[in-house]
Amino acid sequence: MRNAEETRIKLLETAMELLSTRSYHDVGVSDVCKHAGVTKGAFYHHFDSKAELFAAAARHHWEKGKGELRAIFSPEVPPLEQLNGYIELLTSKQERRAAPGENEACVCPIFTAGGQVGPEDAAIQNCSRELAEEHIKYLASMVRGLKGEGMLAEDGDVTTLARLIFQYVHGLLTYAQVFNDIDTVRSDIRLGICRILNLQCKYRDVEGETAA
Amino acid sequence: MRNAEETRIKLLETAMELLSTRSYHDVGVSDVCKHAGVTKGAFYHHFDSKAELFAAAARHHWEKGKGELRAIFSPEVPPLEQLNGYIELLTSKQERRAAPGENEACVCPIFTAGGQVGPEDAAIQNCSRELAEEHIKYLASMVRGLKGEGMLAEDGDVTTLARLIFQYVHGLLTYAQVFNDIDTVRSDIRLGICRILNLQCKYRDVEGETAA
DNA sequence: AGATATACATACCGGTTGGTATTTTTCAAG
DNA sequence: CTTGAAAAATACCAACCGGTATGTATATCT
Repeated sequence: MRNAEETRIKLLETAMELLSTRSYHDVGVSDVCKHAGVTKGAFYHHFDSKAELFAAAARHHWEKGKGELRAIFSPEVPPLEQLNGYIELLTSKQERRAAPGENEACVCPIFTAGGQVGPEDAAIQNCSRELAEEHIKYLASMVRGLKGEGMLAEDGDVTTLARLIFQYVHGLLTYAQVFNDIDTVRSDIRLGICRILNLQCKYRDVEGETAA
Repeated sequence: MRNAEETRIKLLETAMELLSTRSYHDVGVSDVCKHAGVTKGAFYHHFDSKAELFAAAARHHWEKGKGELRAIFSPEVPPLEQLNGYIELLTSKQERRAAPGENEACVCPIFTAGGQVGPEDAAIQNCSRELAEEHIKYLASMVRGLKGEGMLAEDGDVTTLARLIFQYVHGLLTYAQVFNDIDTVRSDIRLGICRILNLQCKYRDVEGETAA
């Protein structure tokens, strides 16, 4: 009866790990169990169903990453730095996942799963929506900051812009996954976001990367 | 032994139909057969595997829609009208699919499937890539036209911009699917594309829709 | 008309998958 | 220690799904 919470978390994190490189349907409960070093009995002791597992896993993953997001989008951080931090976060996450044999690029597993299941798996879809909305709120605060500093060359509704960015980023990641091309993310992400924002050109370059 | 080609096409089109509202894994061969009014034996007479069916279905769907695309992106059509035509095409396709009970929004089934299968289903992924590239070429010609007419407020590589648009559109459609919200497509698509292009504001409004 | 290839139908197989029933182990309270 | 409940292991099932084997009707060619 080792730490129950530990096994639960192990299952949650294994689920997300597998989901980041395969599709929702391709990740079986048995897979998760095997990789987590747990048997099916233990699994169904902790979760009622596969859908419940992944919904919980998505929330867990989100909560775990929230610290990073909060740090990046903290009001203390200047808006431009927030943008750079966000871009850096996304690209580095891509690289971290890169598994040689498998797909190198990966999308945001949470949101993707929402698009991979039908309306029957309401638990998954609701979770996707919920977390997407929260994600957009963070982006909106950044956009508001940029707008406040007069860095945007063109006016626009803050929430709308945040939503557009979210949409774009997700499309980009899917593109990268299909083409199994992680470099596209690196090269397109900043450009795409800056253009959607219509960030003034003078602010677009990264200053802190001259050493790279 | 009724018309073989007819049955084949029926299978192809049924496959795409089902794929537009459910995920690749959720659409079984038996499903396709049932909806097409054909038995499994007939199915496997025409196709070697499920993957082959969907790859062929995607190509068929693409070729069928190519006429529309060609008309929209014809060199005779002024660039701005091309843009409007493209947007109109996408939104109208969304509405056409809208099934009451099921998901109302749908994404481009071809490309989505590429993201729903792992690298093992190479046939599907290759097809996704191929058609995406072709799609981007059409967009690129439009971007080139807009650029040539000096309608873009900011310079940028034509192919890159086309790719960004493709990425964005796909992200938007996925978003709409997850939220089952077709209105977002209507409201965001023009804005998103125009911002990515940085189309000059004076060209952004639609002229032909004052009557609406 | 006979031979043959095409088009389709029926029935079924082998493997996988989500899920369950049951037993065993662990641990902590009494 | 005993006991009792939580935690985890074993074994298993029913359903499903892609795919196959085999049989049959229809058209075409000679």
